[in-house]
Amino acid sequence: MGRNPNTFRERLSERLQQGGFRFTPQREHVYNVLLAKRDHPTAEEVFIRAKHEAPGISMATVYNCLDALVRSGVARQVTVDRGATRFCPNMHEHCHYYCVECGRVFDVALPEHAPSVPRPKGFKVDHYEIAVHGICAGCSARKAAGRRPGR
Amino acid sequence: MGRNPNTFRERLSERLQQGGFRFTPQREHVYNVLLAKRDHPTAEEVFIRAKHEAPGISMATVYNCLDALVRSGVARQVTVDRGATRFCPNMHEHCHYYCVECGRVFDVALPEHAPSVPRPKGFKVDHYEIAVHGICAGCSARKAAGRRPGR
DNA sequence: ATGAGTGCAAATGCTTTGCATCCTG
DNA sequence: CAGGATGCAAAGCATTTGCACTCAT
Repeated sequence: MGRNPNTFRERLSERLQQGGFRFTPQREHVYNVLLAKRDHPTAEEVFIRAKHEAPGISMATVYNCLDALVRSGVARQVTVDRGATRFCPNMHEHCHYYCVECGRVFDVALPEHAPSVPRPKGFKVDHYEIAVHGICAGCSARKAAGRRPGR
Repeated sequence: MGRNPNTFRERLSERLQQGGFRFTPQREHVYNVLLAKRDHPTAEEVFIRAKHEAPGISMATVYNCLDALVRSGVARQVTVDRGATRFCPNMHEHCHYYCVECGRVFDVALPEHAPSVPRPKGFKVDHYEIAVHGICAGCSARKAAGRRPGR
């Protein structure tokens, strides 16, 4: 936190270039939207938030930017269910806990010496995603109290 | 293999009823399609195969049947990418290896004493899915030989 | 006989695409 | 200043829904 903004921009610019993409204000802005609130927004949610600062941005551009960020290795796609794809700027090894009650997604770091996934002979692993479905603490409590689900 | 067909049907019928669903010829047939070729077909692929034996079946019914089978605990949904959902009748604990080159999905059993996923306090885990992306042995070989991807 | 299940077609939702214009490298 | 990026609108899949009819219980 409190990192020098210039260094920050340069780092993103560098990653984009390494991925074969140009550095544009839209891409920077979409990335900042992701970082601002790490709640795994969908493309549409990113679009809505991005419009606050960049009213002219379009949905197509948001998709384009998110794709560039993912391909540049600074964000991940999260597919926990059949709904819209969510995005996550957390590049550390972690898995996603999806609450089927409220729809929220939580990051959970994998244990330090986690044995990771099996590596079958011949299969070249690029990356993997662990999605855990269930009911979060808040929703369990709400259900026990007979209240309606939040959100 | 070679299980008594009557016992087999009864077992499916029982599972459906436990899930609150009725036993119908379409559901039985869709289930048999899944079992026949365990290649993780999409709903559309199931539809095409199902039509061979049941020409009158509709896409909506295939979706309905697959949903009933999943909810009854005899099949799983597999979401490895943004494309169509795939279905899998293998209910043993395993993860999915997705080849981004040929699109095939392989089941890999989890090691016997795998420590499973973290169970954060308060989160009630229902089920989880591990999707590994990479390039399968066949495609690696093909690429090394400079040939075009199969399938 | 009652309501779940089926089949058809139309609708919905998420994402991609075509194209003219703009701007980064 | 050339080719990638943007913005708009239209198109493209995968999946869902509404409705009349059929069938399992």
